[in-house]
Amino acid sequence: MISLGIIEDDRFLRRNIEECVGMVNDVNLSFSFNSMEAFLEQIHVLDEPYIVFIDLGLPGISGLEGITYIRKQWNEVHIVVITGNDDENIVFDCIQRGANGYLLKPFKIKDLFDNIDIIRSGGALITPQVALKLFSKIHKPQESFEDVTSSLTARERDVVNELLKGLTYKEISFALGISTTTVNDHIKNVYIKLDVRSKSELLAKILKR
Amino acid sequence: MISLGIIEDDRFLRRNIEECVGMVNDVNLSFSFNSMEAFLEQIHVLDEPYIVFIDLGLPGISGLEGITYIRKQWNEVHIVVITGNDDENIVFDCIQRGANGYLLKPFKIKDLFDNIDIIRSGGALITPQVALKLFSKIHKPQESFEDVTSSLTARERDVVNELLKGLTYKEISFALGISTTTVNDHIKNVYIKLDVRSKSELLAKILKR
DNA sequence: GATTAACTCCCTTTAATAAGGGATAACCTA
DNA sequence: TAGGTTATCCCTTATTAAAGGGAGTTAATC
Repeated sequence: MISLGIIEDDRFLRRNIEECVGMVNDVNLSFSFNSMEAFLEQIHVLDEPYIVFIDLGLPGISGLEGITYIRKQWNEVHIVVITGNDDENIVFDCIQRGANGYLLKPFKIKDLFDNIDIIRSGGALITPQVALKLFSKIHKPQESFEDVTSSLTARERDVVNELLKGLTYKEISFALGISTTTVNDHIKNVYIKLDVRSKSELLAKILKR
Repeated sequence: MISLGIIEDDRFLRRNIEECVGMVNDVNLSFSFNSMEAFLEQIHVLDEPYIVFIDLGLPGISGLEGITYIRKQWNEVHIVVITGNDDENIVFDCIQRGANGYLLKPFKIKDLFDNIDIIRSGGALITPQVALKLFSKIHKPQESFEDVTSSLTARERDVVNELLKGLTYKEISFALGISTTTVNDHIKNVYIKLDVRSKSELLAKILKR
């Protein structure tokens, strides 16, 4: 027997899910709200459900923020995002905030309930199409990082790698067996090539995604 | 009609896949090697296949490095990793290097061929179990980032956010409407709380994954 | 054989950062 | 009300970083 919560502003879809819950023997409805605001008012008096279905496009507090609220409150709950938006950045955001499933509209309610078994057997709910979006999002940072440092020489990249660890010029000179002035020289060249003017600008440029 | 390549040192599994290719009408075998070394010798004279199956646990050059080689050579090919290792870091690494599928041993060869349709219809090949590993890997940095900054006050977090953009004390003081000495004060507190001694150490600590 | 690129070292100066001190006002809590 | 936290400001000093200059050594390229 598992419990299930819904946060969805589409009345038709919410009603649909509620009805399906009524038809399935081993699932019972824990709660059903049409906004995050309504949900947050009650969150402290609710028991942690097994699964929460949450819509991303809620009025007011978004479902994206909602994931963070829910994950902060409940550690074990399985959060399944329901949305028509398969933008790779949004998919990634949702998972980063702690979602365990990402279902793209339109889908059959029956299929959704069939797929709950995937969650129960220790898996994540994701369609191959959304998985591909996620993959391409994960693949991209790799490319852009290489793009950023591709214009550097091997030695300059060595210095940058030490810089990324948080070392000072003095520490880098010791680590690489060169003088601090040479470290300074390499870094000067790196700044020109990458169009930055300070260590922190460089780190921000390289480490951001 | 799609073409398919294999790089797998398990003779039995490779033979198995080859036989299945022979049985399926719209798939033909492009190449089959038992090591990356053997494959790399031929890579320049091979046509880009539609799908490559690659084992991670190859002798010599690993399949992980292999993904990078293949992706560098062919932009469109669909790379499917086959391995018994579902460590979340390795899964993430493979995808970051450009894999489009991750199949966990043991599996039925027939299922694998059935699933090729997922790739052909623009999806990624991943089991719910591996997807969950991937999700938890993506979710973790978020947690650790929040852990790192959780001990900070709202104002200190404001300053850190400006720092992450690569701004100087002077620029931050302007951006937040406070004096540079106050910026310095907040940063001093942040350094104590997060146990670092410089801006770059802080950035490295927060931005690394 | 001359040019170029990459790496190395040195000098200098100014700006930015780190870290120590102390102080005040607002707010919340015990 | 006393004590703690937060946010703000000030002063000082030593270190680090940034950016300008010049110069020598390889190794490869032309």
